[in-house]
Amino acid sequence: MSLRHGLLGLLADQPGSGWDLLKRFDSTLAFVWPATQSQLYTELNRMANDGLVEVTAQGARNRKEYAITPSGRDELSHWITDVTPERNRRNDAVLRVFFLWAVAPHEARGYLEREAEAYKTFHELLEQVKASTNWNETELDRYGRIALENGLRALTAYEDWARWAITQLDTHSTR
Amino acid sequence: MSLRHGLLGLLADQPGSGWDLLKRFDSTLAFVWPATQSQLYTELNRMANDGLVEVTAQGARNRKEYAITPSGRDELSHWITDVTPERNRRNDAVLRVFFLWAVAPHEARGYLEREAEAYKTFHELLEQVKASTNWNETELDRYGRIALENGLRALTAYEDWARWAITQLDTHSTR
DNA sequence: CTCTGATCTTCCACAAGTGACAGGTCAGAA
DNA sequence: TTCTGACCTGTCACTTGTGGAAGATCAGAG
Repeated sequence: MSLRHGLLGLLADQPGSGWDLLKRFDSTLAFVWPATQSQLYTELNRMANDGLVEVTAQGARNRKEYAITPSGRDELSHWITDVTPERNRRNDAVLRVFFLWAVAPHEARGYLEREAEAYKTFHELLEQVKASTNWNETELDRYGRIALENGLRALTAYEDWARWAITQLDTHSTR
Repeated sequence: MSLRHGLLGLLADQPGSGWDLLKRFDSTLAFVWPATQSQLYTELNRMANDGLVEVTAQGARNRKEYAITPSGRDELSHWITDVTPERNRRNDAVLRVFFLWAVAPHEARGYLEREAEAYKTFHELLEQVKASTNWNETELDRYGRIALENGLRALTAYEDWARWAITQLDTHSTR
């Protein structure tokens, strides 16, 4: 139910329509919790049904503006303080590493090099986001900065790891 | 389809029954790709259907021993070298960080402290695995060691980040 | 004024993940 | 010998995620 709480958080910061939330979502939360457009709209309807949000205005083009309800705020803080994170750790990139012995040595090396590159590229992307954002506009921005730092540090660690892994392959094959 | 390839990898290392694979799976791959027992058995049947594995022996207690087929090996190396990882990044722990402003300061701080602790505990668990395993038995072990190192480094980074985040909260609230 | 592109929502089919139940057999301990 | 626990597989209901189609309205460019 993390999508639900992601949306609640966005609405706690500021009301908005589905479309609106989709944009905000993609530029921030999607980095740690991707979701599709269809999921988002369905979830909003369900949340309205459950009384966590309410439609405060109907605009042009069938636009519905959603706002969080008190019950929604309760649910949000409950989720933060009482629900222990699931710590999802699915990682198909590292999963492949278990099986690198199944391909030719140069393929294995190539894989890790591409990994290192990918981490680097993504790291640079985040650096760019970091540089081009005003981190003091809203509370959400301020805490978004902290979340971003998590990504930066994780990616640094991952890139270092990939480079280290390459040296491991090399020393293993030459001994 | 990563579960499928995880199982292919295990079978490429050594044949085994579903039960067997479940055990091996839980002690290794599950760290980066959790799966339930029901998923595993269903997937094995599907893979047999698709000709990636075959039943090589039927033992007692309805036990079926699976082995990887040449077609399965092809699929495995194809997946490793040609399919770019999806880089799943779902992380409901970091997602909560975006919304820490929505709870009382001491709750926010408490959350990050619990996070730091959790990372530390998990890190210690991995250290234990590292110490208690013979990393030279099979190829899978050898590469498992490399994958484990990824976890160790990531968790170090995460713990450091959580501690840093706490200092950010503190400086922010006192300025 | 027409056309294009951006805004905005809903619905659907399918795949994958979760959790639980249901069933059966064998080895060895009491 | 009976019982317990380990072994072993299968199915079902439900939720979540993925991807795409469909349809409508509005703003502004040409």
